[in-house]
Amino acid sequence: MHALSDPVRISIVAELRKAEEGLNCVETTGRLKFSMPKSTCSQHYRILRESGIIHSERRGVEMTSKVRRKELDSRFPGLLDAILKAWRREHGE
Amino acid sequence: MHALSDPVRISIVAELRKAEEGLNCVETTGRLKFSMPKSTCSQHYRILRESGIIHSERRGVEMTSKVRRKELDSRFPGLLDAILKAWRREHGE
DNA sequence: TCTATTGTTCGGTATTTGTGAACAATAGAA
DNA sequence: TTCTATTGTTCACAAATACCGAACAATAGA
Repeated sequence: MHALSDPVRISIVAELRKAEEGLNCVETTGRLKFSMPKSTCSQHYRILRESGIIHSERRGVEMTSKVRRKELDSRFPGLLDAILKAWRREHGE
Repeated sequence: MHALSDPVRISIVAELRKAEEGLNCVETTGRLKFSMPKSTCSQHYRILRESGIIHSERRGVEMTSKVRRKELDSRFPGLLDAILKAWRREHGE
């Protein structure tokens, strides 16, 4: 819950869900409306990773991350969808 | 989201949902597994109130609070239920 | 080996949160 | 009324957390 409560992190998760093949930090930063240094981006990814929301995998020089949809849905059915739905309702799109 | 991400506040909301007639700070503190000073409790209630999750009303010397179920469900359908369900799954009961 | 690119770690700073003490508000008894 | 007990809020400071730049690590390609 703490991991998903931060506005930056929920934005990241929303972008990751739209990208089938996953995203890395630089790509993510480019798609968000606000910018942030890469160290901050790295921290947010670490929190998302350690809380089990995303899975990251090294591909050459970059780290590609994806949302762990199956694991999340089986453990907390409907939770991520409800949160993302609420977030979209507040933040347009 | 921020209001509901704190473990103390989600516990308070869970207790409020169980109590039909609402609860005040002192009663709430007594029902939770951990204790906290009343100033802290007051702050958490304020955050829940300002984020629109609860409604508080003075009854004599005490402030009785209730979850705004209808308003929340119409604005964010299923959100509170999903979050509370996930919380219970993690924190027993 | 050298360079470019991506991401992590570390340390200091800034922001946020928790807490005790003082204060405000109300009710009831003296 | 005045005094006391109870509940909750506000304020200021301490503690915890988050942000960010700089240095470092890892990988790929020239």
